[in-house]
Amino acid sequence: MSKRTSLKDIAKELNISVSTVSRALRNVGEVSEETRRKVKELAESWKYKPDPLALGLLKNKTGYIGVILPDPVNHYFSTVLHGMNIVAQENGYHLLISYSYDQSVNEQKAIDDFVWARAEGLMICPAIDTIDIRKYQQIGGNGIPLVFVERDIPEMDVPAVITDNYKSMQSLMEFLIGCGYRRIALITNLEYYSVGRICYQAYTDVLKKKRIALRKELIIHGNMSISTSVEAARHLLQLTPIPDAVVVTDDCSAMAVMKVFQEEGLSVPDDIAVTGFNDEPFTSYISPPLTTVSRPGYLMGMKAMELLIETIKKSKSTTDCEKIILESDLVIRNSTIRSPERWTR
Amino acid sequence: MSKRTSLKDIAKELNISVSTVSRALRNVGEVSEETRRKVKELAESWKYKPDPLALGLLKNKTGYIGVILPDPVNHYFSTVLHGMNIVAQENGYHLLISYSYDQSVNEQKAIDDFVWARAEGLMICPAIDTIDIRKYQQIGGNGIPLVFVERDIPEMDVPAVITDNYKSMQSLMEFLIGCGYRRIALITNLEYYSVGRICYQAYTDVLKKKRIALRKELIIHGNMSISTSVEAARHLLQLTPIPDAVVVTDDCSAMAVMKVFQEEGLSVPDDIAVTGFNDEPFTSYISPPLTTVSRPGYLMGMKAMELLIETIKKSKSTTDCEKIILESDLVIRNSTIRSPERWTR
DNA sequence: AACCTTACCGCAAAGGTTTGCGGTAAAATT
DNA sequence: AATTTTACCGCAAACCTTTGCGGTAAGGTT
Repeated sequence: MSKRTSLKDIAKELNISVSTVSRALRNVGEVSEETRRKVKELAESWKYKPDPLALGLLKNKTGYIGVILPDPVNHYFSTVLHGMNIVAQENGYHLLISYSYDQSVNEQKAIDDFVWARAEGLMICPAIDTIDIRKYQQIGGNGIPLVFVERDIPEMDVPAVITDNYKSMQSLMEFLIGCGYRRIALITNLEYYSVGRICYQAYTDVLKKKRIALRKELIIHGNMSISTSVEAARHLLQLTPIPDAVVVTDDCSAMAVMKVFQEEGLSVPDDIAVTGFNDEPFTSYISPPLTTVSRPGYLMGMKAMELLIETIKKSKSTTDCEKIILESDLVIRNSTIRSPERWTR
Repeated sequence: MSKRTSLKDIAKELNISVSTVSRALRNVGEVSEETRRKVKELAESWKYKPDPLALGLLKNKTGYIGVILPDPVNHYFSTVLHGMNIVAQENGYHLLISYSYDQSVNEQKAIDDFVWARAEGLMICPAIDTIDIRKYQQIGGNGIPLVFVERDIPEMDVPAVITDNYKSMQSLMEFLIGCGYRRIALITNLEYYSVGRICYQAYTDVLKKKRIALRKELIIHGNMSISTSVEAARHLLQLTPIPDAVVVTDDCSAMAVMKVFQEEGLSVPDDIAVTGFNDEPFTSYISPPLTTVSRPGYLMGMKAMELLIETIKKSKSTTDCEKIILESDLVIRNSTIRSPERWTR
């Protein structure tokens, strides 16, 4: 049960004052060479390190960055966290982590706790059901830098790092239409702060541009869990005619949807095409390989953390309010490549 | 930039001492009803909350639990983290997280930092290359409870929550042999603190028991990355005859291995069977669905956190040293179910 | 001999909380 | 009227560090 050694311990041992020890160790103030040497030697051998709590109290700095993500069990968010962790570690910060499980109430609690614990910065992916936006302002009010990641709230003056989901979805839709697909269904999360919301926008915009009628029955809102997506897929099969393509804004759900179709005896993509979102590792391994949108989660986490730490360091909360938009790529695989002769059916 | 309100602020406003305010708020000591009421009202309206840093300094408690995992981008570890988070949250603890990336040096750094930051407990999945075990003892030396998760170090007197990997691997091997497979290859991580090490043990033990010769060329060590596993798979195809089954101790790698075989024109499982480990969600969706071992990551995280918090609360570091072993299940799917007539080939 | 530099070093406050102990007034007792 | 009790409350230390300011010697200057 080795007690931690404090300045006081060293001071007592050397019969000098605490302040002298402090100055000696930090090479500031006027301390004789003799004393400085002795202090440093003793500190070394006793493995003195300043107490982070005392330092935090004094300087109002803790070295902690609070991270709030919607879900721990999500490959994409994991890559984001990975990127954040690498950069934080490089800069000597530690990560306090909390998960909102996409519920605003949890997020609010985490924010309060982190602010109160003097986190030096907050990195948040807003919960999908967020309606009260003031909580984010309150953070700024406490002088704590905040960065949004993955989900932005445009009307807020907060830096954010996101991907160009609108553009990606646009490309995807144009690609599908270019292939010849016309009855394109959409399974997505329509809640406001969600990838799905933006995808929905792009979906309708492209259809309009291409003069394809928007059919409500082809749009299904879901929370992107496997079970609800399976249900959605079954629902789509009730329609006559069934869709010729289904865009799902999540890889896992897309995988499950595809399986429903296959179990019903349909061929993907010859009877019905399917696409996903995120390009998770398995997508190229399932059968058929999934057409999806590859997004740079790792890079996003890094960029966001760099932005946050930069803001912390210049500590001006300068409200530059950079909104960094990273590019994502359409990855075309066999789940949408229909053999030409099958178009005649 | 709203300043946080302290006891001093309330005391000054009410013209009483700080200690009285403190006592009034905590319902201890002797304070007149009148004063207590006024203090509480003001504290309420000024939203007073005790400062965690000051409290930490005083009580040597921070409400933080340090978690060190090998890898953020791993579905299984994510489910473990999820379990830990749920229980920690319920008990009012916050999670400080760090990733070793399976390198002991990172782990050591994280341990030092967390201990120094007065984390109240540590939850560690030891880095795979751990050789110096003293670092864990040092934690106990500082009076901080420690729990191992997912990977145990049996010779250490530290509580641990793990799964019965030996038994699972035993079942898997016996199942395969029962099916008729005889040239069973193994792609695994043979480093000491790894699932793979234990699987290797079970592998050899079962072969011995079943009087099947152990062939060195069928055992390939790898770090369970997709690229090295692909390489391993290619290597296995050089052998004559090729194995009739390949056990891979990771689902992602198994998926990649399977793809190599299929691209080489082999049928899984008719030409060669493949199995994985962990039962990640995609395993039932790939083609053929993967036989694998389902492990309760979420439960493991919960149990481990419960154990840790319990130890913290009784604060005796009683060295009960419980080693909790959770059961896992063999999940048999088509990647090992060979049609009877194919056994004749 | 009286004064000023110089070179060190310590005090105390600040950051915020808890807590043992001592103190003071009013009320109760003898 | 003198003493004890009761009911409150404040001081100061403790946890640990930094830092402005004041203080004390020794040595040098006039």
